[in-house]
Amino acid sequence: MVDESGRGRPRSESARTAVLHAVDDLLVEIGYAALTMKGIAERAGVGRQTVYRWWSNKAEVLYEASAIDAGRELSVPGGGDPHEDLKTYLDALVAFLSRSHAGTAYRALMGEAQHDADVAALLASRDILGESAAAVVEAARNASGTALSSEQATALLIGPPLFHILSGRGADGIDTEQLAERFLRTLNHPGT
Amino acid sequence: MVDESGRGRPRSESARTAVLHAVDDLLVEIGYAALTMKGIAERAGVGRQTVYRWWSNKAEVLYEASAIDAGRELSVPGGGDPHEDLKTYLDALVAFLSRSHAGTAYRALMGEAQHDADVAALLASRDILGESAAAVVEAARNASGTALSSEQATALLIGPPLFHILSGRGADGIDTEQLAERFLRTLNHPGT
Amino acid sequence: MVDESGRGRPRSESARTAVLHAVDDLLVEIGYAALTMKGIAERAGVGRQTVYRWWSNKAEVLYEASAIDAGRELSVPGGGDPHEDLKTYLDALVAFLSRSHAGTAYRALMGEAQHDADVAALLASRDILGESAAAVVEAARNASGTALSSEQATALLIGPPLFHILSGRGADGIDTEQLAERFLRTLNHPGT
Amino acid sequence: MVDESGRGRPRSESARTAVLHAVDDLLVEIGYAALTMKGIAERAGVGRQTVYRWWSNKAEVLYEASAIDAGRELSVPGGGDPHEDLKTYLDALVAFLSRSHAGTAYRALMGEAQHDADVAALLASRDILGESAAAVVEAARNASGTALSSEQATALLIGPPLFHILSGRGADGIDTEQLAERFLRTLNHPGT
DNA sequence: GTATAAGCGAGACGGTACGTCTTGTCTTGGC
DNA sequence: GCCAAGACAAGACGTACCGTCTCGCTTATAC
Repeated sequence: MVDESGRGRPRSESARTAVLHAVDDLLVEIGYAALTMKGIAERAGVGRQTVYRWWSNKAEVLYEASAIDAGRELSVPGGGDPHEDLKTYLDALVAFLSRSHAGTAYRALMGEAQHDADVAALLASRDILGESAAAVVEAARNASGTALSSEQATALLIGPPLFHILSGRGADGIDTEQLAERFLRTLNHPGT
Repeated sequence: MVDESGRGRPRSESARTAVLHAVDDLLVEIGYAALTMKGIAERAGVGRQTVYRWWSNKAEVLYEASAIDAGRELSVPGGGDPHEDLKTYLDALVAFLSRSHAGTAYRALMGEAQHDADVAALLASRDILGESAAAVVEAARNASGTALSSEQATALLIGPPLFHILSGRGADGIDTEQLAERFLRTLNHPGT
Repeated sequence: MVDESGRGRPRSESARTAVLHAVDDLLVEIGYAALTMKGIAERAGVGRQTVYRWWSNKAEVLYEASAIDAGRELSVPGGGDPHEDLKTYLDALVAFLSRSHAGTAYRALMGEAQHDADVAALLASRDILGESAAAVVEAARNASGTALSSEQATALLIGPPLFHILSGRGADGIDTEQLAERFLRTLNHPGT
Repeated sequence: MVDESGRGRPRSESARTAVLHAVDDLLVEIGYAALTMKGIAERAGVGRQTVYRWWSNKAEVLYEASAIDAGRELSVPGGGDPHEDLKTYLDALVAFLSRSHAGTAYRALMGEAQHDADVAALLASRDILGESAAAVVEAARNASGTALSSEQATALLIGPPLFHILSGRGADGIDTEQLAERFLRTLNHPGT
């Protein structure tokens, strides 16, 4: 996609990883609000132009820096008992959203997306939350024969704990055991 | 804190309303991202210090400017058929979050709250979404005798459509009729 | 000219002098080529905007910082013997152009003016060299009854030593005694 | 210095001339101030390193690009009537300094030399102006038997019109006829 | 009625991030 | 080993906004 001709100095992989690591570090040390492109470049020991050459804004570089972590933290084995797998997934989701650094970045990006179309498009390009839930949701849907679409089921599963956390209530009041059980019962009910 | 002695020139109510109106107008015209304290003051024909005197940051003035609208848009009559009232409320909620100016402001504030403790405290000071749902949620809880707490029930009601909208899917795919029905069935089910 | 209305915070005189002193200091310490608006602002302990608010470019601030010195260094008493006064003036001129800090600045500005219309206009707004020579030139013209205009006479006086210095030959080879004498003889000659 | 061993690819003459032509063109099109090494290389269709390999800075390449033109424009036949030859030379000098592209480049370089020792050394390496005047000046000196050195005479001839042009007065007010006459009379006068 | 106090609009202040630009160097593959 | 291409680190550019400050003016209560 980049440098199709093969001519010119190739992209420096070390610069790329230095930037991503700098973002990770700074996110922990000073937080999202204090992140600046200038600060990232300086911390990475990289020219500012090099950052702008490969990422067009703070959101893009932050997204790339945390997407891998996010995927890893949200992936659960699956394939076992549906109820158990659901609870495991919800625990991972709650931990990610409320305690993980990658989750902090993701919440900030989701916030930014509410008033920045570029960030919204970036997040829409890959539905990290939806993807992470896909396996357990599909297993539950198949086992129940529900009429709910994947999207409806995903919203039903993720929505309640997400609202809880986004509205500042923290993760303590969330009972993933109950959430999993209610989710399954709603799916199993013939009328929906 | 403010003029306890009664001496000195009193606060100018016209300046206050001019600021709030300027915020409303600018939010529509240029959007949240382009809002600046400088721009607000200039649009209101007010000194910048006057804005800072009464609101400590952009979030506070925006919150005050949209809270009244938010409350009005989210208040539904209630007292009728529970299912019907729930659907009416959900329609109002979806319209607020996805189409209203006040809702745009609220989403932006909720986003900011994810990485700004001051904004988080501001939103926590009054749970606009939760309050708005309280009447219909309580009516449904009382009618069903559910074991779910008010908070759990509220998250169950608001979470799914909120996730849908916040993740950039828009409001079109939301079936408030089904959401209301599923919500009631979950409450009525003895096991939860 | 500035702040005609009298409203708003008045210009800070201390900031203005801090900038001019910073320019003076930096010119000596790091030289003209290394002067930057950023560096001036930092050295003066002043915001960069403050510099840009009152001077539109490096040339303007440098001009203001050195014009006073230039005028002082080039002013000679006059009123005595024409030949003596001319030599005194030429000595001052040569010292200014070849050794003084203000003269270094002036040569740099004159150089910049050759390819920057703004700087050219700035220098044209006040002909520092011409002005400084005016008194001695007029005295000589009046005493001789020459047909040469002020401008022609000024060029005749200043041109040769200026060429010498600008072309990098330094000041050592300049005999101001002879220059003064030749200048007077050219003026006194009836044919010119 | 350059490729003494004869090994490796020889210097590309076409690259060299492409650079010099690019400088000539850009000087006319965008002016000296906007000239950049990057722009020169791109215009010449040449790698930037190739420019740096043969010229160490903007001044050097500009000097080489305009020196030939400068020499040509300033060379006058000579050998005729001294007064006539002087006037011809002064006309060429004034045209060069005030209207020629090469002259524009030369004025810019002379300006740069005032605060850049490298450029000063470059210009000092070959005294283009002095050389150009040498023939007519020597002819006049020999004919007059003046006591003035070549350098003094050259400064006397070139200085006044140079000051006129460098100080932004343009070429219109210069009377080369009179300048030539005065120059000759000063040389002929026994006392100098 | 006059002193005192505080709010007001305006706008300059020091500070700092923005995204772009140019510099001179380095690193590819191709000639 | 030169060449075109183009990425690299560095750092200045001029602009924008931040939150504070300093003016003269206005509008109140308190003496």
